[in-house]
Amino acid sequence: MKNLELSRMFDQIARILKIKGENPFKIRAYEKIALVLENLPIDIEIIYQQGGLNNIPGVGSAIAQKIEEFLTTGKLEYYEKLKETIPSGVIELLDISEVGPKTAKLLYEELGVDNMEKLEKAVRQHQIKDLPGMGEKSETNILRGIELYKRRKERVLLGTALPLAEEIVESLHQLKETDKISFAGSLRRKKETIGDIDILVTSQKPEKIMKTFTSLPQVREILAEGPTKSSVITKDDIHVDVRVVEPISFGAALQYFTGSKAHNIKLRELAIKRGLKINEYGVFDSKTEQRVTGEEEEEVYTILDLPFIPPELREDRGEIEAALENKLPRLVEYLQIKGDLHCHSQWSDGIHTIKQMAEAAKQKGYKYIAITDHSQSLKFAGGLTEERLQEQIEEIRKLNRELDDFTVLTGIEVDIKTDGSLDFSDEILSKLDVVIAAIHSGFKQESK
DNA sequence: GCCGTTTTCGGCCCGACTGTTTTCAGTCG
Ligand SMILES: Nc1nc2c(ncn2[C@H]2C[C@H](O)[C@@H](COP(=O)(O)OP(=O)(O)OP(=O)(O)O)O2)c(=O)[nH]1
Ligand SMILES: [Mg+2]
Ligand SMILES: [Mg+2]
Repeated sequence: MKNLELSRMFDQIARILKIKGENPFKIRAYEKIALVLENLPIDIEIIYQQGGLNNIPGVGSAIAQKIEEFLTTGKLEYYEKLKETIPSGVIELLDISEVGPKTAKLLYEELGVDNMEKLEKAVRQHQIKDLPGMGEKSETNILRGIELYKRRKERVLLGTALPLAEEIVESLHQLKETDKISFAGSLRRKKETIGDIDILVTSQKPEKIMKTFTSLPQVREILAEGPTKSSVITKDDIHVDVRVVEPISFGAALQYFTGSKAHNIKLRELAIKRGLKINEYGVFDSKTEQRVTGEEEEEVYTILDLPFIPPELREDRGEIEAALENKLPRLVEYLQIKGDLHCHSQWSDGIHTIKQMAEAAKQKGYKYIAITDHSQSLKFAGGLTEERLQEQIEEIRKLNRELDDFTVLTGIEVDIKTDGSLDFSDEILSKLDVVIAAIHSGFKQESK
């Protein structure tokens, strides 16, 4: 699957064009397609083979051609040429916070700085503070930026960030000056990984909220602190952004801060066409500048004649177009989940009895579960022998007679052995309701 | 470079914080 490779390439193209001072809208187009490809749930190669490239939002004829060239030749001539024009180390300077394309270009052209080590040296030798637009503060900021870069984290899993996010929300929630508080950004959109923690607060006393936020014990470094927006780095190197607005702007601010960026841009463009202007403070009439709405998030969509778009869909992957036609997909909700077809019990490496599992599942509103313990090859996980499996089937039969309005299905997670065969014969497997086949060893075998 | 229920050309989101600036550019959300 080449999605990520293509995504990275388009992102690099965007970064090079930025340093070269190219048309910002062209750059945005490359940034956008990089993001789309990073998050595309389908193999781009398959989309290409089915002739569907142009159906991807953000793909036009130029980018479609580039994707095709890369998929068929393994290279992109345009990118290869572009790369020649700027040393890769200069592009990497953009990863330092507070260093953008203008600064990177300046440093490269004036001082020949083409990697981070050279930059650090130049700063320490006080070479940069006399460059135009630079000063004393620039020195300490760049050094801090390099330090932060060295400690930087990749995106973290939603579940990893959640406890910290909840802690911070809890701390701010306790303030009497806090009116409403909500997760925002990718955290609220429930992306699998998040780049930072975004939190929205409404209050009439923003200074108090900000002071508390930036003085939290979890905070290691304050990146910026203003009356409506502050950013910090926590002791475990997670970036946290807090925005505070007045209660009357809660809806508009939540819409803005939930994003995604691409979703916001498309929504705001739609608003412009309808004679409206959207920002984080509300929706305004373009002509009169009068505020039209913005206290509730849903109103921002309603005023555009759109149904409410759930945060999980706000990635500009076609959801606004779908909303315009009232064809938004219905998201699966917890209450709609009726069963679980992969459960382990005490019989192998699980920690509860089958009966306990069934009762817990019933409690959750499920109608069925399948018990799929490990098979005999997985000795360390208490894998079931043929005899044990037979006993388990009997036990499940008995249990089902006791249970009301709930079914336990028989099953196995049968091991795929290193020679490719299964741990049980087809005859045994055919007795079961559910069979999961899984590889547990031999991961380093040749692909032949 | 993308896109179109006003457009196939000419638009393209909008604002906060910082530092160096003498009025705003750069960077970021
Ligand atoms: N209108 C507008 N909103 C933006 C822009 N950049 C960011 N936002 C809004 C939407 C984002 O979801 C929200 C938070 O910004 P982040 O940089 O934290 O992005 P997000 O949380 O979506 O992704 P992340 O996982 O942090 O990389 O701020 C922008 O350029 N324009
Ligand atoms: Mg974020
Ligand atoms: Mg953020």
